[in-house]
Amino acid sequence: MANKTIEDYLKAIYQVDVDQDGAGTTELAERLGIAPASVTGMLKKLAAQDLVTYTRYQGVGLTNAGRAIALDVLRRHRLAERYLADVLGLPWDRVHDEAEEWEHVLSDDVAARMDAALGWPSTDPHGEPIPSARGDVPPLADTPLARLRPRHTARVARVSSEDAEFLRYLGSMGIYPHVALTVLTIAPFGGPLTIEVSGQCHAIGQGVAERIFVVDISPLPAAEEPA
Amino acid sequence: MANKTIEDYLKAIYQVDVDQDGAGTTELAERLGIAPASVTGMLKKLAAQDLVTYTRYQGVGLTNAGRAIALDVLRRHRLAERYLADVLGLPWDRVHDEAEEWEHVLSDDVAARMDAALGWPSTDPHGEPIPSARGDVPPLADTPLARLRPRHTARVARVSSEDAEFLRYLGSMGIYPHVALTVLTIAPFGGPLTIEVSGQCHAIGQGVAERIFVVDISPLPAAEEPA
DNA sequence: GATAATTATTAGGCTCTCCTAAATAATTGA
DNA sequence: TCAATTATTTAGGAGAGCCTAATAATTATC
Ligand SMILES: [Mn+2]
Ligand SMILES: [Mn+2]
Ligand SMILES: [Mn+2]
Ligand SMILES: [Mn+2]
Repeated sequence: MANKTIEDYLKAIYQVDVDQDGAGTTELAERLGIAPASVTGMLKKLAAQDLVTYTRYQGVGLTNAGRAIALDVLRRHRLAERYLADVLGLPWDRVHDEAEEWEHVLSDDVAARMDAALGWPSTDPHGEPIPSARGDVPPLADTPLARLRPRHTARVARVSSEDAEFLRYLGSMGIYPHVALTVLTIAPFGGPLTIEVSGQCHAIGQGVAERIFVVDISPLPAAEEPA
Repeated sequence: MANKTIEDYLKAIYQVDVDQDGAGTTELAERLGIAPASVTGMLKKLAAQDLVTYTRYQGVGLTNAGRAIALDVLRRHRLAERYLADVLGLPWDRVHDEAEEWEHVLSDDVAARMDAALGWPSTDPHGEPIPSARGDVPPLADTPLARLRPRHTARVARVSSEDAEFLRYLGSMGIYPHVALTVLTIAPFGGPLTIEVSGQCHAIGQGVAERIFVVDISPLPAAEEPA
């Protein structure tokens, strides 16, 4: 298996070009907390090992070998998070930092045993899908809460953040995966949304609503909304 | 917390001068799989950080700070082993290698949660004592099987080895902590012992018997053995 | 389409941890 | 006691992974 540094690079590259197409040096550098110059050097090294396709000034992409490792790391990371949350009772805002280390340390066998002990979960505590041991990632079928229309009710599918404070904020409103919520109003010009979560109303910013992904479960209307 | 390299050095120093008094450069080098010259260099560094007392050609010892770290690493290692064995069902010959990595990765809180989830165990799967979070190690009250007299029955307390093949060999005879066994004969001149374990007899070498630590549970004789 | 701003790369260096080979100290034993 | 052996240290060096400062390529702006 690759070493910790390489695993973190490949995972970061994967994640950057999942949520914005194309991974730039600076973006990677920020995500990894490393100077851009250092990233350039490492990308050359990864390219030499055929884990990445890299052309100067053009950005990086994963090769199949690189993607396989990235997904494997992601799998371990999310399994570890699930494990820490479900078995050891760690709150969801603390599992990420721990898993960031565990992901480099779990053997295949241990990961498989954890998977089984958990009943082969499909997502981590934040709702992110856990890649299979074969490297399959179930396609996502969710939309940002920010795109939901007023009066629609949805179930939280996942929360796209690793920021502990942010997660605690959501937790304080009772927002977790599987929880149902209803959009009451959306202020114009990027203004806040008011939502109802388990009987309580809250106003949240657009930025927050962009990071909460939901699945609409509103009863189908008799006809489309009138135009 | 110290880094992985330093943690492994301190743990090795601790273990070397637990089971042979005084830690020599070469001994440490072997245990760590590193050239003696490299160990010398690192010892100077550890001494500069006051983790170790070191005088050229004299060997090393731990300072209180160094011992505290060593015991903490040992605690995590053994808790991890117990966890891997009890919760994930990993066989006792495979837990060591995994724990060798886990020990550097577990946070205080996670270690404490594992400890609680396991019911505050006092030993690892090999019978080695788990230091407390405060750094207390219960004193050992066991003797090598090799020192037991014929016709005495004893309970296995611990097995002092990290060698997987050796552990599997013991397992094949049913030798694990808590198991009772009886010494039948001891051949002279460092010859083999015959022992009975759960109804089965086995002949084992002196070397093997030196690594199995037991507590005598023979019924007290009416008088001392006649001289 | 020239210039300015942004983004990325190269150049040169640093720290860590390890190595081998050579030198020196300590120990052993004849 | 002195020579041989063994243990340990010093010297010199390598590779990983990171950094800052300087330079080059790309992209945006007028
Ligand atoms: Mn990581
Ligand atoms: Mn997660
Ligand atoms: Mn270790
Ligand atoms: Mn053990």
